[in-house]
Amino acid sequence: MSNSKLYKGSLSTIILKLLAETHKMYGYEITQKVKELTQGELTITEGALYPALHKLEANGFLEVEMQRVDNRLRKYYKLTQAGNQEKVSRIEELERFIETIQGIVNPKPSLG
Amino acid sequence: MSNSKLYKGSLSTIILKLLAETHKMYGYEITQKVKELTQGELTITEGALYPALHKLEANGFLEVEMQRVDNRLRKYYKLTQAGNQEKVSRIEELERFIETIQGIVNPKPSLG
DNA sequence: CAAACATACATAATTTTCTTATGCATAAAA
DNA sequence: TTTTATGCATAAGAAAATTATGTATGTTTG
Repeated sequence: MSNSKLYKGSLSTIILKLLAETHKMYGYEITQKVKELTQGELTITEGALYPALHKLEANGFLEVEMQRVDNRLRKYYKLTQAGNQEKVSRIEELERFIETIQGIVNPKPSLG
Repeated sequence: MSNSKLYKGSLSTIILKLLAETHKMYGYEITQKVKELTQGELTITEGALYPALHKLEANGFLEVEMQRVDNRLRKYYKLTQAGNQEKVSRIEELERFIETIQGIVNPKPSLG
């Protein structure tokens, strides 16, 4: 992840979310999808992406299926059941974080 | 920062924001304020806080004033002018991040 | 009165998650 | 033929946390 800038920890949540929607994606496709969805705001670097995918797989959240397309190799990933559960809790966590930090950065004036 | 969980990179933004509101705070006070504002959701650990304060100070964003209260030493921090500017751009960055990631996690269904 | 908890600072070792740089390979475009 | 795009991968290093300590004073509590 790069460029716009911060907040390490969100990449694997993004991956899980995209895979929950699209069922099956390969690495390069994920980078392009994120660029598209964010209008170039977020650029997933390969050095961040591939280790993240490998870790999610090692944790049993993703499973892999190789496919050769136009004489190029693709590694398709999809969510396991555990991965789907993980996605749910990661998204909740992210939304809780956003609420929490907005409570600091945009505090609602107290009632009264 | 701990507990609820993630998103490294937001701590110094939080510090800058709190100091912009309260003008002058010491470390322990910041941890308590964050606990209070987030109803315990966010706990700033000392191992994260003090290095972050030192770095902000080294970068010229904070200035320090020591004070002895009840025979205990406090290090009060306040924003410099550069720190106030930095606060503005960090907050903008944070809000851009939140919009960006919500575009992924809560995509608006395309029109039509 | 002793132990626990709260206040107040600090740092060191380690871990997690990135960036940056590099490498390999195929294919299309300039 | 060099650059760009597609597609994977890893290694070195940096940044920002966690976890574990350490020091010191003051208050509460069993």
